[in-house]
Amino acid sequence: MPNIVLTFPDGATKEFPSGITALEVAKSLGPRLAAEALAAKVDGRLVDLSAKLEESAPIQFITPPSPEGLEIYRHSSAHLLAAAVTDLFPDAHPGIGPPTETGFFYDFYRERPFTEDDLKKIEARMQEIVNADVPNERVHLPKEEGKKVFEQMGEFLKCQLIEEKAEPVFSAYRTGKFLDFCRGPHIPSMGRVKAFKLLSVAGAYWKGDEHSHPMQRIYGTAFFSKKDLDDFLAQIEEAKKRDHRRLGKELDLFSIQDDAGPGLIFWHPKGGVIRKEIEDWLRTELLARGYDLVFTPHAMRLHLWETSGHTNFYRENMFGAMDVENDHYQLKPMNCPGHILIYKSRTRSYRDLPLRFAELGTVYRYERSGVMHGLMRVRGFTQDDAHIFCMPDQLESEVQACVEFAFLVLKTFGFDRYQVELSARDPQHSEHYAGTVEEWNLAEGALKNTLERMNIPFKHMPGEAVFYGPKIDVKLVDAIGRPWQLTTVQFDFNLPGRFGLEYAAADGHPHTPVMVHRALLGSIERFFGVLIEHYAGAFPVWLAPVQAIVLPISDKHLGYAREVQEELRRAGVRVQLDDRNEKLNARIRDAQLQKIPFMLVVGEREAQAKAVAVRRRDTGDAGSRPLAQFKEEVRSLIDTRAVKW
RNA sequence: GCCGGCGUAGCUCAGUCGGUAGAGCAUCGGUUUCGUAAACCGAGGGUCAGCGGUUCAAGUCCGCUCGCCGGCUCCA
Repeated sequence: MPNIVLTFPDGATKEFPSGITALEVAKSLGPRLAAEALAAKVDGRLVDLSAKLEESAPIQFITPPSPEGLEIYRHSSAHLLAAAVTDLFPDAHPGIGPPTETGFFYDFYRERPFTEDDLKKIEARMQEIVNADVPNERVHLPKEEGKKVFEQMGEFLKCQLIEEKAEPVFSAYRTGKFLDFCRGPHIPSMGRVKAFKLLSVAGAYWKGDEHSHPMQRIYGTAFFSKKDLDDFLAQIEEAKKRDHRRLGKELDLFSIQDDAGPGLIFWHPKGGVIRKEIEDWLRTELLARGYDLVFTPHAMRLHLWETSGHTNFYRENMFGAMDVENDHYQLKPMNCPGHILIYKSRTRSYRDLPLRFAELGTVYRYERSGVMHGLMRVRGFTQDDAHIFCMPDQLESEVQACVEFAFLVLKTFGFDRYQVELSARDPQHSEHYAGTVEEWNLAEGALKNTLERMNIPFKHMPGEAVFYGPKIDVKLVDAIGRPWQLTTVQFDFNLPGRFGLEYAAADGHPHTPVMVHRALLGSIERFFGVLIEHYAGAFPVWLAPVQAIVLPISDKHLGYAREVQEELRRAGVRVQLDDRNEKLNARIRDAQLQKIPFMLVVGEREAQAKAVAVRRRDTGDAGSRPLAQFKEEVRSLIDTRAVKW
């Protein structure tokens, strides 16, 4: 039998007899590697340890700390789940079961739903399979014959998958009695699964199609060690504590009221202050960047939305039209048509361009009842919207300015986790898109060039563009790891044409301008939600609804306490006085729970020295200092919009 | 919209087998005047989400509606 040569990641090479398994190779390198390895990567392909190696190739072993290893491990954990479920519930038919960012799930078709109790039983059965170290065996089946095997087992969903996806000879994995149509690879045996937990049951649709079978999805997670699992579970608990819906109530920032309707936000005074600070900052920056501030009506004639194409392309997201004097009016789901009407209100010259119309525009969109989520997904929200009307050769610099602006937003509000995506058209289906190929090439090129020139890593998302143009999206990642889209910069090849927009060019002829639609914060509501979770309610001083609170030791010191409050108030600090008949400790506790940045304890000593004893919400007692000095300190934190101090 | 869970005082929650409503915090009144995370005493507060049904009797059982939560689908 001929020998093969395997090349290891460090460049070393070694000869082995052809047909040796990856596991045997691992063993030859060391028992520890053999015990730890989960799979192997041969010639760039992930394979099982049981794979027979018959050709010379580079080889690498996948071991626990690696992300690839974790993915395989969790995929196998999903099989572990399915093996337990099919064992306990013969009426449950497995669908698909992939690993996810944070764990895995498996979808089952079953008449009766799974209960919390069922989850416990399933977990126990999973543990038994782990304890028995049941092997994961890869088998190869010819398509028709293999399909029959699954048919005999009654697994009609698997048959459907095989029909659609299987190669002429496909692979399947056997774990005890459970057989799954699966590409693999998998860990050699279930004894390798060290720490797992089932988290929840939820509804899903077969293949994500809401007209298809309803499925029951069991979510779980798996880690290489008990400690990692415990850390993850603790992190979920932590995330719950900073859930903006909970903090919104605790800190009295906003509410959603049954009497008013779902998805409609009431900004309470404390949330209102934060919104005002955000908006003030934003307007200052907009003006500094050559934007004009405009305001447009909330409801406009329906025919306007017919012209814009919204009644065709956006109908399912719009509230129903209202009847007004034999006409129909539409609550606006977007601000663009309004801005376009301002553009159209007079003739425009190339000398006017670019025109940048910005509006904190409140829009209303119909969202299906199950999708609302606190501030993150609502039916009425305010976009920090703007439409830039420009000439084609101004595109790149305008886009760059938008992206720079977006990054200033991130920096100003202290965000560090984000993802940038460039959504382009699907070149296979140019019929799905408005505009010419030249326009698209120009626009996509402008977006791509801008990101590259700015050295911003981004994900290319072909086919994700909207029908009227490509876009750049910036997503922020919240406390529970969910990404939320905020910034969007998109081209629009549709509306300028539909509305017949023109400008007089240098050649004296009318030309159609290019339109850029952009929102940086996206929606003020969603942005606020992300902000709350990001800071867990402990806002930077410039945003904190109450920046300092004066706590007199007893009411003998009320007079001085009022002086302190008055002086700080005159300096523009949002300062409260807690003169309640409560012990100092109790008032400190309440101030801490309200996450007020500074507590100013004043008693005899402070009154004598015109001082305040400062307690910071994060590090506690910070000692006494002259009131004038403290005033300077807070002022500077506010003026510099310090995120950390 | 779909699947599942849930809805009791302003908030967080208890309420057994169907027998007529309870705690802590908050609020209000009083006492206490206090040096860095909860003083003490007392009082008020409920259409048990809404509507209908079963029953001698419903917070509890059944149906419908509304809303919330976890997902799916769709999105800023």
